[in-house]
Amino acid sequence: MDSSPEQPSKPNNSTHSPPLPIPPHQVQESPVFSYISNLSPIKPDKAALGSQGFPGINSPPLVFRSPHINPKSQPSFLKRPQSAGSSDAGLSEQNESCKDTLTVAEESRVSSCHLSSRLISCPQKEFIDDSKPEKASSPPVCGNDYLTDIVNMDGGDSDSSANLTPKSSDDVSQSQHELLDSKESAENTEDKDDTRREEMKMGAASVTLEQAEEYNLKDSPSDLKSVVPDQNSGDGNGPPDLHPRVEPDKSVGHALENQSGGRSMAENAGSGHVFEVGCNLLSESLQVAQDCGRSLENTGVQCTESLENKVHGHCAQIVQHQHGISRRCLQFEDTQGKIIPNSGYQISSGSVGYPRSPASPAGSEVLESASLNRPASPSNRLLANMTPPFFSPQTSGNYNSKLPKRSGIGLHLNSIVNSMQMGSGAKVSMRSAERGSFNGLGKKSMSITGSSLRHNFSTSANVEGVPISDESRHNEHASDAANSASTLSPCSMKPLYEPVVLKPIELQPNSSNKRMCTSETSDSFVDFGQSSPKKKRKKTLDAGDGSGCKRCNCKKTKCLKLYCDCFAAGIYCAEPCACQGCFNRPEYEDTVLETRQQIESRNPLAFAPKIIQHLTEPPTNVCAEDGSHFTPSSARHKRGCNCKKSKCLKKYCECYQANVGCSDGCRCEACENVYGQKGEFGMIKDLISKHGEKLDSSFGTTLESVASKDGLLHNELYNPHSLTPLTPAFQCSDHGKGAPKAWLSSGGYLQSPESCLTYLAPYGMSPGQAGNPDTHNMIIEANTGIMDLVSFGQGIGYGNEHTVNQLSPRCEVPRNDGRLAALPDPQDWENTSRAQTYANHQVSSANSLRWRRSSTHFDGNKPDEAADFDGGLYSILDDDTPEILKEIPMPPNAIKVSSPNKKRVSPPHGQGAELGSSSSAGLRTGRKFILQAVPSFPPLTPCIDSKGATGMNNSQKSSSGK
DNA sequence: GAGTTTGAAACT
DNA sequence: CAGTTTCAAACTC
Repeated sequence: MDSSPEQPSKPNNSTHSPPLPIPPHQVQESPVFSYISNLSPIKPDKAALGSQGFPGINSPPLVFRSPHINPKSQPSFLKRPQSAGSSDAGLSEQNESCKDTLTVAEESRVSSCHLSSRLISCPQKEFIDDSKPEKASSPPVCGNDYLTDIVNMDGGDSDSSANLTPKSSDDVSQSQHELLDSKESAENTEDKDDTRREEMKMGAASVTLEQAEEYNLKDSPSDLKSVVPDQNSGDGNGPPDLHPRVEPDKSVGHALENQSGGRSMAENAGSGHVFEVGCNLLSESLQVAQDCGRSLENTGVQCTESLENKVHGHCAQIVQHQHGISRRCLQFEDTQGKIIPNSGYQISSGSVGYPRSPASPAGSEVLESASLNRPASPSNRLLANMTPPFFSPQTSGNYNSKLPKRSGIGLHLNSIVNSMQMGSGAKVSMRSAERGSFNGLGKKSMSITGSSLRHNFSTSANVEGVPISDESRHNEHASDAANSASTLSPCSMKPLYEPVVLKPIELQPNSSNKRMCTSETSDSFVDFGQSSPKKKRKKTLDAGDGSGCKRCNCKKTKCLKLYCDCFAAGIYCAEPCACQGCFNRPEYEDTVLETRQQIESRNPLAFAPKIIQHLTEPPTNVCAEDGSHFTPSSARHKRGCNCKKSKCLKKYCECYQANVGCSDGCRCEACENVYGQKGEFGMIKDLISKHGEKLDSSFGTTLESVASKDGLLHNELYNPHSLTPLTPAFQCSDHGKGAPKAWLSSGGYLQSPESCLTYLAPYGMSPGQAGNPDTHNMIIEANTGIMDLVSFGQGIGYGNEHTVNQLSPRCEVPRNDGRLAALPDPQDWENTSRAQTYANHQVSSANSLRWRRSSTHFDGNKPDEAADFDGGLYSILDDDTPEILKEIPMPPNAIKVSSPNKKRVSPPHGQGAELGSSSSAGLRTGRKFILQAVPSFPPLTPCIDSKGATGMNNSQKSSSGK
């Protein structure tokens, strides 16, 4: 509490401060985008932005970090509850930020009108409304307004930009931003309207594919449904609250969508952005998308409307799917009905899912309604914050895909992981993840049922995750998937920080989880901070049960310290929580944000995922599991534990809790960690390092192959692989079986082989869980499904490798896809790598990006984290955020990190080091690239190339694209 | 359900 | 950076 009060003032700052708008731009501008954009006529810029924005998330980190994101996401989140207040200063800023994000995203969309209606939704409303009631004229309008504005801008720009090189896009984006700014400055609705109109015109003219796509999308029944519902929900249902919140997300989502949608199609196919590619998306969809993309590209992007329409129809769907995937949650929701069904996967937006789906649609509806009703309800908060955007605007869902996940990425992961653990068996709840969401967001938010997961996946974004919940809710309503939705307890998860929300695509039906969630959510209203201890226990118990929802029981910290799992996960406390005097609610977003910032300022990695995986190992781990175990040999806790009495055999031990082995960084005594003792890890690393090169090369090849297949991924692959880790996801899915594949695929996340490490969710599942084959399987299976998850790391925990992969938004879909989407942006990759994300999750990617940007995190911190592990990539996930930033520097070597004794963290920073050291070139390059990428973003090529990554990129792009 | 233990987080 | 205190979860009864 105390802190809270203090912090409160900061929130605004936090939102602003963290977000460094610029960085995103940079990112957008990054060569990658340009490169992509080049490939595809469509503009890339936004995507980047979007990604950035979304990420939030993730996860928690997102929130903190990424200023960019924050602005967007945070605002959305924060604002909602407090909206008016918080926004004061922020409104304009938020608006801007939102606009920016929106613009970017929207640009691609051009068709803004349509989209706008979709997207728009609330978030904008909040901002806009506040400033401008006028637009409000039509609720959708708000969204439209933005959209239109943005869109128009974008549209025109995009179109032109599309034709133009990426640079143009950048310019355009800038111009757009300027326009937006100007508009914003003017804010006068009139001006905006005018501009919008103009833009609209422009857009109409230019609209071309994007619009067509959008339209198609809308039109597209199944896919559209998801979308539409969202819209509906947004418009109709859309609880204003949600919408507003959502808007930000939307922006992100839009961006994503736009990207995906507009150019996206082409890009997706080509660039492979496809963020989400929706792993879930069916391969078919992918193919279609590719085809579309090809066609588009061939046509020069400007396809005749007819073509576009057709293409769009497919592409759009695909895109949506992809987005959904990437977004996971969000789109998924939409997709849930669609994709998932098709694919047979059910994806929940990850943790996100919770929110969404209660057990049944009805449930979802309930949730939604509840959320809606509740203005500030916790569930809403997280979700709302995160989700709304996504949801409401249906598109959001689609869009979301990108962002979200990200998010997740971050904080969430932890929570998520926890949740997962809790869910031990099948279910996993991602609080943290969600917490991302997030990003991050809510730990609790996501829950996945194992069994169901397998088939159905719930992914959370990260951070993404949490937000999703709301969206998911909406989506769910719309879609039905509710049932599917895994779970989500709405409750939990709201990633505070993260903007992004992933919608779980599907939720599984675990009714139980969902139910719990729902019930919880309902409760949450009342309880929110009030909850009695009993409940808490229930939570924990439940969580343990698999309900997935975790609850905190904070009594003195007001849920504003890391002691609070929810807070740590970047999630708002929900009903299930038995916390007292809880400030970790949407109502107190400002406070929460401030607090987070403070904490981050102290320890940038505070919200980063705690567990990292070694890429190299993953396979093994995976294999091990066969599902069953995950223990990722490679996975390790960043900081390491400090157990003295528990011998690392109890949950007191974070490592054990996360189902990961202890590493050199651990200061534990008498370590008997079943997942691996200190020494082992080092050995493993060594082995890895030894074989790393080979792996890397293999990876590259494999990746390429994959990419070629998938087409998508690429980005991720390319990327920095390394870094990106998060990205997504992929996952391999195979579970273990294909470990290698998974690996590779996952590699996206994981990254470069070199990197070896991937992030794991902070906590994972309980050992049992980890061990649980189920979970594993789930994950794996999920792969097919996709998961967003966590992006971030958080989520999953251990086990994670898979989980990680799964988490990764992009992921997945089937591993096959691999594609995922995601990564379109190299940046994202990076982002993802870390995180998420997330807050969060590819979702991370987006989130991660944000985070990274968020200066705080990265600065310094990451490196440390990275360092922790040796070489690993670890950081990637965690840091998602920071990494980028940090990465820049990338120290070439960093070797290990963890200080052995050390208490806490402080990794020397190793990321760079790790990279350098460990992996060898690959990683190094990767990161470097990343770094480079960030700034400029040349095509991926550099780094990965060595491995062929670049080639991959291109090829992939080409393949996907054409 | 209450109380104890444990180790992370926070504080100095 | 190290030591101590605070906190909440995990665990035990």
